[in-house]
Amino acid sequence: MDNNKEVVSKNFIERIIDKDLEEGTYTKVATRFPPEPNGYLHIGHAKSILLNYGLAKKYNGTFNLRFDDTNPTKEKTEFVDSIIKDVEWLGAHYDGDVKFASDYFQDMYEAAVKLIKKGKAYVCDLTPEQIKEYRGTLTEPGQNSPYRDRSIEENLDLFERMKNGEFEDGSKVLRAKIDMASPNINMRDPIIYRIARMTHHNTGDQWCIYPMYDFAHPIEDAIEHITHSICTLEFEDHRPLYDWVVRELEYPEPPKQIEFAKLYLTNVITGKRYIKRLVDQGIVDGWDDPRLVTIAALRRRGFTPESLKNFMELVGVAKSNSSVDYAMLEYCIRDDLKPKAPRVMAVLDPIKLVIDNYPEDQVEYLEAQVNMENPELGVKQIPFCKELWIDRDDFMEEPPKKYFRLFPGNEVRLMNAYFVKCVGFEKDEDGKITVVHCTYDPITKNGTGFTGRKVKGTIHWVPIPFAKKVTARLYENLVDEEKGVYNEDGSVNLNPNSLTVIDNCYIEPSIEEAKPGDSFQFVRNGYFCVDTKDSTEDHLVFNRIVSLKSSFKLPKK
RNA sequence: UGGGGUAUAGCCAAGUGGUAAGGCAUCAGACUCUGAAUCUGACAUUUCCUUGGUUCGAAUCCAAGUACCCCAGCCA
Repeated sequence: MDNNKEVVSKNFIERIIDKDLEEGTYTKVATRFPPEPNGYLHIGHAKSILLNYGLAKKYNGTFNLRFDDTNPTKEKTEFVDSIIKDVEWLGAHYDGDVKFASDYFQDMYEAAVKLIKKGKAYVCDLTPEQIKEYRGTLTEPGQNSPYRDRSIEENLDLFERMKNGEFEDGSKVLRAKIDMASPNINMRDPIIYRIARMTHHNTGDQWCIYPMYDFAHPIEDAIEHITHSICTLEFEDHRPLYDWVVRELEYPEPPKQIEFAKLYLTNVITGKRYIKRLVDQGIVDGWDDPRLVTIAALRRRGFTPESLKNFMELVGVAKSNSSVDYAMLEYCIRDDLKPKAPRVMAVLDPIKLVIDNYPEDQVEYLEAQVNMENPELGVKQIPFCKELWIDRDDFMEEPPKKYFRLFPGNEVRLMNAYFVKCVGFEKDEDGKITVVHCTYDPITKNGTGFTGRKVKGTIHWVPIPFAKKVTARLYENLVDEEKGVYNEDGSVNLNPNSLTVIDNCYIEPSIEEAKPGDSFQFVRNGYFCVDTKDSTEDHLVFNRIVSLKSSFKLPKK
């Protein structure tokens, strides 16, 4: 199918891998996705997951899912579960079991002992405030800790007693002995172990000392024989420390860290703390509110894993901070759903259309394709009768130029049915259109091959007696596009129209068997997904995933 | 002169000394039983952040600048 797919140029990471393979630095590729289980995953994580998984797949390598759970104060099993679910939903198949950094605590402890024995680590008694002072500033070097030159024996003893719980939380730390004058602050004798009496979600109360990220992460990678440890840009400064750890610990074939730019989307709130705030303040309806870009929300809204995968490929991987236009994501989901989603007629803002010359009690069933672009989806029968719902904007009393739809005297096609000609309309006392009257021409029936004349417009409709009433939710940007995403104080500029709920939406009866999670294209209105949370057996709630593009704009008055 | 990064179109992004890929968006036209989709075309050439330099030739190399991002958690 895709055999004429163009050759996509390689990204910089693939180039690095090619070189490593060619030079024999590594003989295979092993990647991993290492989230801390402290929250829900969002679209930015999806980039990392798909990148790491994609590279493993491309190079016939392996891909691990590993929880970086070295700080029990923030981590919860709840998040472990949701992360596993999201990774699997994205279709990133991890090799072997789910891994936990906490499963390696013993190895890390032994690694720390090894550093002490090499004279490369020491126990420091400075208080947090003192450590900060001794660290210096961005422009001034730090000073050596007075505990820096303790003997190896003393360090060994102290560290063991730290492990045994003989000291208060925070009273001592283990530090790597590197260089307090380094221009890179991460190298100024970084803390590698701290004391914290916390119950860990995985290891319980087995440990009261926990390794720090900078020490733990390279060890985790090395233990799992990861080759390319891919992380985001803000860790570039940590790379020298990463390399120091794997070097001092003398791992054969040590992993290497590679950094790439995070994904940002225009007019979208990424960033856990902002999302958390919206959830906590009840501004959104939970972590999976369809206006959010958490993976749970995207799934609920109706995005498909394929669309996200394709999106990430289009976006690419590079090292410059950038913000991708949300329109690109919309394009991807439309493109994916185009052949998959059944196309149904739906009326979001109904007005009545009466076909004056159609027999009062007659009902006929018209055959229509489920998806015109994909015959494999088959055909359906749609009932047709005298009274129909049509969309309010498909009729105008006084049409502007180039308006192709219904107006007095104009003929249009009712999709899948007949040509109808507008012969009149009714208004209420406010001047609002209530009913449009038409006549139909029987010889123009769908499927008869009628070519006698053509019409410019085709409108969609729903038979009133058979229409299924549902709720449709339309989403706009959560943030105010004009004002930008964030205020100076860090608050979010919310768009008050981010959610519109339409309760009297009518759909053709062919959606009878629709189940939560199913997606449809509502003709001319966009792609909708049956909500998995709020739909009930006798009432469906649809989330609009994305609207269709429209090149027709009513002239402004 | 703290260190580390990044600058190519409205937005992403290739390009690694041989004369600026591709996608999204936008605009025009064709077609159309969705004003969608599809198709065709347009869209960086006093041009690749700026200014100098090297070269037959520079987005690519050199020099000096400029702008933006990240770093001083016992977070990851």
